[in-house]
Amino acid sequence: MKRKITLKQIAKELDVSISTVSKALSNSKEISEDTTQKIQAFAKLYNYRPNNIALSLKNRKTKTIGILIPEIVHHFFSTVIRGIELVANNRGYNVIVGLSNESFTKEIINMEMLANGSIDGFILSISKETLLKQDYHHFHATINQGMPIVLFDRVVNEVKCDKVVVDDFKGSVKAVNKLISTGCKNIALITTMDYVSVGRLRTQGYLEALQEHKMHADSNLILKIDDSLDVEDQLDNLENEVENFFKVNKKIDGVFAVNELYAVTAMKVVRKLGLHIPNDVQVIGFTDGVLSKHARPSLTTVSQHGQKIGEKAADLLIDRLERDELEEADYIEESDRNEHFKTVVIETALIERDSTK
Amino acid sequence: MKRKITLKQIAKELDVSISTVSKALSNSKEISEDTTQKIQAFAKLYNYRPNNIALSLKNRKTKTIGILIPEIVHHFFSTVIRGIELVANNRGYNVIVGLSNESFTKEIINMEMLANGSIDGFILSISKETLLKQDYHHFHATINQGMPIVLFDRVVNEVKCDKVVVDDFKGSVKAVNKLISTGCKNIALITTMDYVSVGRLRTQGYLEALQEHKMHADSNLILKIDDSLDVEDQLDNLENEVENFFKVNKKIDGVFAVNELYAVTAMKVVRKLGLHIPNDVQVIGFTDGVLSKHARPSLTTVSQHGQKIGEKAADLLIDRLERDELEEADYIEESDRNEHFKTVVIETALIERDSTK
DNA sequence: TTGTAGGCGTTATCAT
DNA sequence: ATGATAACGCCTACAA
Repeated sequence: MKRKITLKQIAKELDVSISTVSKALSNSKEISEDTTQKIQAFAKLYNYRPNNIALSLKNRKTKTIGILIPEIVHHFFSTVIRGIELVANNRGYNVIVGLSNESFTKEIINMEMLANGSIDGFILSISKETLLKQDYHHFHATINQGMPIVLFDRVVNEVKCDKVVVDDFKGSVKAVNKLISTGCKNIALITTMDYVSVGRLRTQGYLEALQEHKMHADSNLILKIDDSLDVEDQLDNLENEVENFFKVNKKIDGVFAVNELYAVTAMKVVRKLGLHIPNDVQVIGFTDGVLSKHARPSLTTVSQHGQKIGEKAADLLIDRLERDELEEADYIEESDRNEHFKTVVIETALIERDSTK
Repeated sequence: MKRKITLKQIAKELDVSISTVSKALSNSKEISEDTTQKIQAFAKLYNYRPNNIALSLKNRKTKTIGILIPEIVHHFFSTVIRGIELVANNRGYNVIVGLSNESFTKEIINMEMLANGSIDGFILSISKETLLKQDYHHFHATINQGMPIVLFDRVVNEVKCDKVVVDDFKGSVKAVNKLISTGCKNIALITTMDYVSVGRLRTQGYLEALQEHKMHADSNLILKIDDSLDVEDQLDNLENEVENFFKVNKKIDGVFAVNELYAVTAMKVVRKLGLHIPNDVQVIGFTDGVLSKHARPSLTTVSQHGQKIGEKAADLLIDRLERDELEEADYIEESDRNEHFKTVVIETALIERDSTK
């Protein structure tokens, strides 16, 4: 078991100086043909690779991106990671992943761990608890230290940084329009509590679509699920809640759910009540996950393009990192670079399957 | 935008030496009460945190674990990551994720990137292409450099390291026994090509269960799917293949599928052919994913406990890392430590749902 | 009680 | 053409 070889060892073996080795390996023309050959051969033989950590320390940058998400066992977040990883790797970056598990404290701890030199910048989606507390000081602190952040999906105006979101509002309008155009008169909305930004926006889209068609928005038809402490075991709970909702509102003939789980649960309940999908009740869900394709009937969804979100977020972050690097040299006014942050909107698409007519 | 503060800067500001600051911050009793107070107050004010990279370089260890998996958009792998992250964080480690995307080359590139100092050890599951090529030199190289590896799920005898697997064989026996005991006479197996170790083991379990019950193993009842280049779009293809299989073998009354997708597809096809589940055909799938719970009827599965696998793998790796550290000091014979590697077997559980009687 | 110096592995600048 | 030195940020054995 021989440890990885270093410049120093090569230098000693070949009886030259460390800097000669370093130069030879980077093909510097300062070094003679002969020694270069010799050194490169030796290095290859021993499979020399420069130590990333030493390079990071020297260059004051790590070439790695920190991802911080609320939960990884979640199709949407997985696809985002895949997108990030894809472009990060292509552009020479690594990816380090932290999970907040929807907890404010864990979010902070994780950020602190990573912010101390391990990464060059963050791509993150805010935990529910943080959104609830509306305490964003850790994001401000990180940004103030000169570490860029890109927020995705669950974003917040208070944090000044680049953002990538899907068109929650328009996507919801699209979905509800579809339900209206196929004859639904009483469209229910199953959503989360308002503090999750995407929940709020999707609710607004729902209301907007109704209004456009001069349909009355009946608050009884809106079910807000409190999943602030959502655990797997709460599945039954969810089903009961949805079932009660449907029993009280028997006239429902269309459902728009802000996520896949709610949509699938609604379908399950509807069937249990002896109704037919899509003839009696049509269902559309936001989020295009695995369940949608394989549900019976397959679920019409508003696709979020998670991978695209990830790719875009990574591009935004790396662009900024490399721009900052240039500007560091050229001494550009801070105000000139920190002011204009982009918010990229990824278009949603309505994927029509069998839960709608 | 003020950069993160360093010991050096604190030292200059307070007009003391760097080492004094360092000692004061670690509460060394070498330093006087007064200066300690002063320094700690200042450090707190400026929110001083030691730079991880510098620590890594100095200590020659990074306190981060490299995870390398074939695919992240996959419930099983996500749960494994969650498990790893859980114990890693508890034990003071970070987690850096690489995706091989089932490609041999990408696996190698990723390993090289990470092995050059970025991490202390690997937890990985081998890509399909690598299994097909049976070329494991990159694993050997990594291990030889003194970087420990823990293999999970898709493991291979040729690589000498700690391993975490589920009891594929026994789990399959359990599943097929269940089918037999509920009256199935012609049990089909839907599996992958043999080079994926888990596929092979699950097939063996299937055969064993049949044999135990003196049932004839009909090779016509075994469908091997070649998913070496499995892409999402091949879904239709899969469905067709399974459909043909069922059309040719009309007597099938039980199905054991080595993964969730195959199981769900089988259910879809069975229904399409006008048969009832579980009355006409019973189905069991290996892997406990999201689909199983929400499928209709819900799918009986052999649960893999992905999170537990991840937790165990992380514990094994960190145990070894910390043991190595001790032994480095005590100069223990290499042979003494490298010889005995553990293979931990996580027990599977049969989760009975509605696709079986 | 405080400070100096060396080293972790690398590269860049400046001698020789 | 080659080598010595400093620096990235931190820690620690050893001096003062």
